[in-house]
Amino acid sequence: MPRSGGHISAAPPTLADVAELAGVSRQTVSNAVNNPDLLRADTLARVQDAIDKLGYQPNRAARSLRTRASHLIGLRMPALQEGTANAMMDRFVHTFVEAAAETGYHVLLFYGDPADPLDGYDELLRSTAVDAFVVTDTHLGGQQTTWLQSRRARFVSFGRPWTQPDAKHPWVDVDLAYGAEIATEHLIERGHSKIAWIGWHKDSLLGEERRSGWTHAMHTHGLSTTGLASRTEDSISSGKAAADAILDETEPTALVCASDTLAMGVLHSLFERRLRLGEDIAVVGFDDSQVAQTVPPGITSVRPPLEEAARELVKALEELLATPSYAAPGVMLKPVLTVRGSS
Amino acid sequence: MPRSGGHISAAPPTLADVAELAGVSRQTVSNAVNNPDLLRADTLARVQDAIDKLGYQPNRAARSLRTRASHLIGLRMPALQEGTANAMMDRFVHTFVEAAAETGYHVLLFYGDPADPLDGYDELLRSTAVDAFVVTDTHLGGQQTTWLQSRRARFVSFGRPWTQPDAKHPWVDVDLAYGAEIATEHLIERGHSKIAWIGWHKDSLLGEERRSGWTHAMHTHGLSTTGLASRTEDSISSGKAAADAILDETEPTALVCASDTLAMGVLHSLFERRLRLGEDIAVVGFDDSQVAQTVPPGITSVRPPLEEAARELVKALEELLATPSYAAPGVMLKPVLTVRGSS
DNA sequence: ACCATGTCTTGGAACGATCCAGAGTTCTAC
DNA sequence: GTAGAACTCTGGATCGTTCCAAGACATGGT
Repeated sequence: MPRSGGHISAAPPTLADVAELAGVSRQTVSNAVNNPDLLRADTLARVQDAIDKLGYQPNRAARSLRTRASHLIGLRMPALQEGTANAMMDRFVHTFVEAAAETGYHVLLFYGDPADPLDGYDELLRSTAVDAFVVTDTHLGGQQTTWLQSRRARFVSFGRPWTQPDAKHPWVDVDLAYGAEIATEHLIERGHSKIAWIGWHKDSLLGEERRSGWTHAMHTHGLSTTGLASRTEDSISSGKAAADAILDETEPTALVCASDTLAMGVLHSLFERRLRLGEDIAVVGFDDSQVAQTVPPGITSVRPPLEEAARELVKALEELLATPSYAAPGVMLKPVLTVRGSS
Repeated sequence: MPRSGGHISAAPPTLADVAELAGVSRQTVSNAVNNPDLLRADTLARVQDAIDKLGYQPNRAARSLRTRASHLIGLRMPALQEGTANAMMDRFVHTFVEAAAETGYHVLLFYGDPADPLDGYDELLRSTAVDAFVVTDTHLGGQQTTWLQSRRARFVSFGRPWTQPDAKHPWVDVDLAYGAEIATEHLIERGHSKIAWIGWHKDSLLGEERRSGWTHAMHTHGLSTTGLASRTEDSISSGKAAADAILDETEPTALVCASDTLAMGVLHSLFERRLRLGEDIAVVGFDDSQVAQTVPPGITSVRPPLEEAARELVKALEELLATPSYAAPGVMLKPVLTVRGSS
């Protein structure tokens, strides 16, 4: 039995329905949608009318089956970290979804076991559910990118290929060594000279990167870094412990922290010592999290340009999907310093 | 030309490839995947072997085309609010993606113009891209749900149908009047009697709801609420202004805030007055945001059970998709109070 | 009038899965 | 030993779209 009506029935209208209403063939309707220039103006108008009248929209599954493109980008849900100030990834997801929408792509969020960095990718890849992936935690090692490459999957990464300098996939990253540098110079300008660093362990690539910015700024201005650096875990309690130790020993007048989480740890230490943030001591954090934005009197923080990063990634994705052999140069973006009451 | 190899070629293997390798028909392979009990044990084993050998995974587009089910749940990206402590939706997205994954559903994140609450839904609906939606901001009015209902779309909502008490779609919400009540009672237990309320404007349904919990707790314990309530916008600056006013006028010893954002506004006021949070004055917030978790000495906050909410929603979705006429009763969950240094 | 040229349109095949109806096989019971 | 049921398995049709190759039509030059 042929489909009845189309605009009356509950089932969505199909190409054939539109074709019938407009008095043309299916292919002509398809052309009206995908290659309008192939049609004569009056035919196009007639078909367009029928499309509007029926509220026709191509069926995604059918189109996807034929063209082998889903117009979906896979993004693995970053692990949620309670008790920290790390929300950069959430902001990134937001801006990325928005940027992707502008070019007709939607984002497929999927979940993967946090213990296994590869979990979840395989299924989507094999079922051809997504056209490409966005990989985020490249600083944890090249496992994901290496594996994806071996499976010939298309992907871009937010984060440089730390451990594989010759990787060929497009990537976008933020120069956070530079971020630490401008943070430190901002404090120097404000008259500080004993500026401490509270960062992560030596084996953290991200941590060493950021630290180098602080070191560089200090040395450039002829300031000593001796006894002013400490390295610890990325948690509030260890940030507090590190601040306690360094405040007792070296008495710095300002602190640069590798993350807003560590900065919050410092705040806990100050709270206990009844020191006033921004008056008795200056603090600068990283990531410009909601916490940095809202804590009184506001924490000066290095803000990564996530909107720009998202746009660059989408641009790279488009190129990559258009020309499979596309090898983009990596893009390094510069963060800006958002100055608030803490400095 | 027939597909060559399958396990050698770059193209993913198909049902036919598996069938050929296992020496059975396509349908048998399909049954092995979807209805294993229909097969004889030895046949199943043979097919399973072939599937493993080829790394076969059903093509999502093809399956979706035939079964009219995409196994995707649409979720419109909640608007990002900078400069506030509102990150509940991010936590919700996290837990929802995780809960959905357990039942084989993935989440399709899409973007919609913040000015138009309906933007984005239509396209996905018409192209049959998703099986159902999760709607989140029901307190902004019933526009979305009414429209979806009129289009016969399947959906569940996180948030009760505020303006349509007779709505029939499944929903899950958190009883935040109760939240305000336990927050207030917690402060009463701690010995406070002059407990102020800093909330939202009268036309905010959510705001009045929460306020009623405070009023109820106060009256139950024979405490007066006169001059202790203020209503304002959900922003840090208005929270600060409200706190300034009420601290000057009524001198309460504790404050209950309708959101963590307002609580942060209060903190700004305290900071200026050099009052110590948790010692000179107690503050309780709402949502248990990262900010509440990390600010020294920690803000006591009403924590919505988002994990449970996500699970309930996924359960409702499953029922809804299994039986289209399914009309679930709404589910109201109780929040818990996370006690920290601020009280 | 004829054919070459280009534009516009057409019906059939294909993408890879599931649904359906029926064929082949095995098992049970009389 | 055979009918009948129960269990396995098969081939063809189908979902809605795009690709393909070729047909229909108008236009212009000889």
